[in-house]
Amino acid sequence: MERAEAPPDVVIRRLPLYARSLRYLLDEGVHSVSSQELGERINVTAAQIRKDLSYFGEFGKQGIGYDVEKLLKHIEHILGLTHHWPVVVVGVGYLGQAIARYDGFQTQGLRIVGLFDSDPTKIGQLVGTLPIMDYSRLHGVISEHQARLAVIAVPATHAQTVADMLIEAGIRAILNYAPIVLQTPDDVWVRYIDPVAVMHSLTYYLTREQGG
Amino acid sequence: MERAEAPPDVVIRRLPLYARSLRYLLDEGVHSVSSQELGERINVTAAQIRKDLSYFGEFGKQGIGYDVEKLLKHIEHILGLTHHWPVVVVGVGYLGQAIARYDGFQTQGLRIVGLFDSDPTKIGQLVGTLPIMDYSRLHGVISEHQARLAVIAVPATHAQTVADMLIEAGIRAILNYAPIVLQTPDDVWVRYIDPVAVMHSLTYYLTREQGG
DNA sequence: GAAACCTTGTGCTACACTTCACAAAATCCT
DNA sequence: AGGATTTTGTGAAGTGTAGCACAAGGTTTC
Repeated sequence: MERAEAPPDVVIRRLPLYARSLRYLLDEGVHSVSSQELGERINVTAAQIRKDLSYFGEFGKQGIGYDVEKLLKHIEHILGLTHHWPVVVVGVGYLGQAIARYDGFQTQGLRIVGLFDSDPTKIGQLVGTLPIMDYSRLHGVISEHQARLAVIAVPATHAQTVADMLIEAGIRAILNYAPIVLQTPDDVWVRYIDPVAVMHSLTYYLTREQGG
Repeated sequence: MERAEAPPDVVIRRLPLYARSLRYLLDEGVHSVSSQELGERINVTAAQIRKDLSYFGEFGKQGIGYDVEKLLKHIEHILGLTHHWPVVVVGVGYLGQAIARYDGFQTQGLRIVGLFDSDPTKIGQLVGTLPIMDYSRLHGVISEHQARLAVIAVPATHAQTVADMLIEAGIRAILNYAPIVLQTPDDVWVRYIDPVAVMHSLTYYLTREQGG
């Protein structure tokens, strides 16, 4: 076993995909799965799945494969999904609303505990059951719920300021939808979702396919 | 120069970030930038930027750096952003609407030419200036506009069916927001945006920070 | 105009990740 | 019961990516 070395980040990013696929299998009533079968569903090689899992232990049976439910439980435990994580969302435009209303967030171990916006006309409005709040309440809500996770869905011009506030208030990991790279301390995790950048990487390949 | 080898995909994915940063610099009135300065803005090493660009040519001046406007033009040309790309969006829930209304899409070389949904009660409704259409019109709109790019924002249960229809209709690159891995032919590009998976990779690290 | 300075482009090295391939262990089949 | 079959976990090999470090070429300064 390789427990001595910390698993690389690429491995950590794949674990949620494994977990999701296992959930689908469970819903389908499948009880056992091989790395081969699992891999075909998510376009990952069997060897990679086995190697990834080997960072955390031995979960399979030779000749058989993996017990779907058990492996799922293991991965969820590894990811810390044994309890719900409080999350605050800053920026309640169309995107922020889509996030706040998305079921997948609420049902997969993430509980949105606060919605914030700088627009005074929005304050107090309800999105589902949650009211939109003023930035002045950020610190209070974050410490009350001990939230460490935040989503930024404000315009690029405000994202850095918002990030600074969040970190000041105790946030330690940020999912940033704003099209800008945030400057943050080393002990804060930041991930980006940037659909336009993704689309632009696709236009690169499409350009070449057509003989451009 | 290394033009003989095709640039790796990681490099292609970074190009849009360089482009965006250069646009911001241009807005700020900066005319010249070194790989060092550019790198600090987007948390990439100077060497990596230079190496990435070297796949496509020599755009800088020794002792000086890069002309912001020229380099931006070059990168946009490489990415194929010299014209607007028609895009269809399938699934007009909260997320699809957020995408359709997002300015960044329309202003950065992407033009949404069709919105589609399976819900009969939505058909005909306008999102901005675009009407929501029935799937029966997918093929027509895609060939009329020669669209090759699509965004999938439907529930996971329908995503594969939608992908099949899109590919059948001529789509060659898909940005998929549905939490499922799509099975597609080798000549179709698929990229994923999966906020829940990203959040789950973050909970992994947060779990460990607290001495878990 | 020459010395000091700056920054690119790139060969080379180092590191990281993926895949291969096989012993070990479990089941299936007759 | 034992041989055939399946599939895991993992060292070792292979591949791909990032960073170093420096020659080359340009600018600034006096």
